[in-house]
Amino acid sequence: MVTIRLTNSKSRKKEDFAPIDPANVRMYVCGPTVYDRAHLGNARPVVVFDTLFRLLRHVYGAEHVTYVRNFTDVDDKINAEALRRQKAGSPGTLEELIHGRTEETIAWYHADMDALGALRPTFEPRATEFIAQMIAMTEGLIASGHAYAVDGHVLFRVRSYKDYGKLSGRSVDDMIAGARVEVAPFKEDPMDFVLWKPSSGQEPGWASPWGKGRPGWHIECSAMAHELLGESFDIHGGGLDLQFPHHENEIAQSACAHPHGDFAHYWLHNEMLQVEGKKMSKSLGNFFTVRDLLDQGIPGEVIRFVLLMTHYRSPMDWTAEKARQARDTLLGFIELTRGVEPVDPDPLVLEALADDLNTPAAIARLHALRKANQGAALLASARLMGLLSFQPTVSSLAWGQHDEKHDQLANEIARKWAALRGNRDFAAADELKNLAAEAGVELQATKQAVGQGALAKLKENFDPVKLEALR
RNA sequence: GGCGGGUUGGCGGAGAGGUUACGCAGCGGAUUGCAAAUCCGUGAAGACCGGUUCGAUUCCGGUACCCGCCUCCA
Repeated sequence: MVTIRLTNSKSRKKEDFAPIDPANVRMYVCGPTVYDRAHLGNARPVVVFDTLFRLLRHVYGAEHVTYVRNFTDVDDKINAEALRRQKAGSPGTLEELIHGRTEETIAWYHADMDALGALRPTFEPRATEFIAQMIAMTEGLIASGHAYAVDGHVLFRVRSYKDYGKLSGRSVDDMIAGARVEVAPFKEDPMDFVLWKPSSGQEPGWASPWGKGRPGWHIECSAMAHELLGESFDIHGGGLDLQFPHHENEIAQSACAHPHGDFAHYWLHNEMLQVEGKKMSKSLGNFFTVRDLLDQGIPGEVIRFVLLMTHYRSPMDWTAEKARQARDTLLGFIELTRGVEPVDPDPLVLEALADDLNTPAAIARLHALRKANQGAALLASARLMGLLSFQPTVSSLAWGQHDEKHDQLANEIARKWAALRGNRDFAAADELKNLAAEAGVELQATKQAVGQGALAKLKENFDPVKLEALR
């Protein structure tokens, strides 16, 4: 069996991966807060951990891997959006508007991540479905002296957990020294964080021993991970920005609530994403969602490929040039693998992925397979990485709008063009070629018999009406 | 201020203490009605300064610059 090696943030070292139970490998990844469309930065961990999920399924068997990714559907931003809608005149109670907003966002999220070729996790729990477990866990933490209730708030006593700060390499004293922590008057210690907080007025809330309120963000993940994966599980993933405080707090809560378990054995963090060399932000005007890119005609597969071109632990930059390169590369792969039946993935691709998910090295190997004309191995290897799962019937550049009818039409024109060239009627051939170009179809001569000596490529912006007219 | 990460050829981007990364672009050639595509070949790197070593881009120290987190943004 292949040995997977992963860089564990806990030890800051690359370690051999040894699951607690090879018959049930368990992974938890922090999912989105569902208040709006997922932006490109959200897509990176999704694609990274999807690739890991696929690798684990390949190595341990698809039915022996459990992957949990939550939806945080309790949040101020969701409430704010619902309130905004109510003020704008939307019908329904605030609660209904909140529910509507989260349902809508989850549907968007699924559609967008599906487009990136990400498999659905085994479980996608919603925070609101596990409130009882969060309350129970919070009660337990109070009983064991790790938390305290004040004025409807429950706070975790950070000083009660000696290893606090270990994951992110911070000491509590250092943090307080340079801190800009706002100290609420009811806190015993500035570092203490909220497990439960009161809900005021219309805000969504649940009955609890401390009055109507809602859970703190960190306890959500701890409770859901415990409920679905147990006291100890294998991998916990997320973006590097979550390492502190979110993951640190998760560890503290879970370790104190379940002293016999040891929570996650391997912590994985993906680096952040930039756009054209700068942090993606609304103020810089370089903020965009996955849906924006899909709507521009960039296939989800191309977005996925770009994300995999950089190792997950390096910061990565999204550029239009990379998208162009990724598209051209994938087209080359598609041409070689069309009509081919996949065999086993290439051992060197597997080896690269097993080496701390070295996707750039895996892609380099994909290039080598293409060069060696190993279409079957290329297809299988690409699919292991979540690529080439769908194949256009012609070398269509228009992944998004591609359809059978226009592919057929493009092929027909290619044959016509090949026939004219065969008759050495170059004036007519050139004219057809120019007309085709205007319709958004690029005609190319080929040596192979594909399209009988010619290949038609549908561009992203092809014009169906003009194409039809070429018949 | 505290903590962490990074700096590789024109661009993107890996691994390895000594042997070709790879891709894109460039250049040369083959092929071609013209193109495109394809194929073959090819130049090009390791922020800076020291140290360890027979030998460092790879290890250690320092400097500069960049980035992230410390604020419920992945």
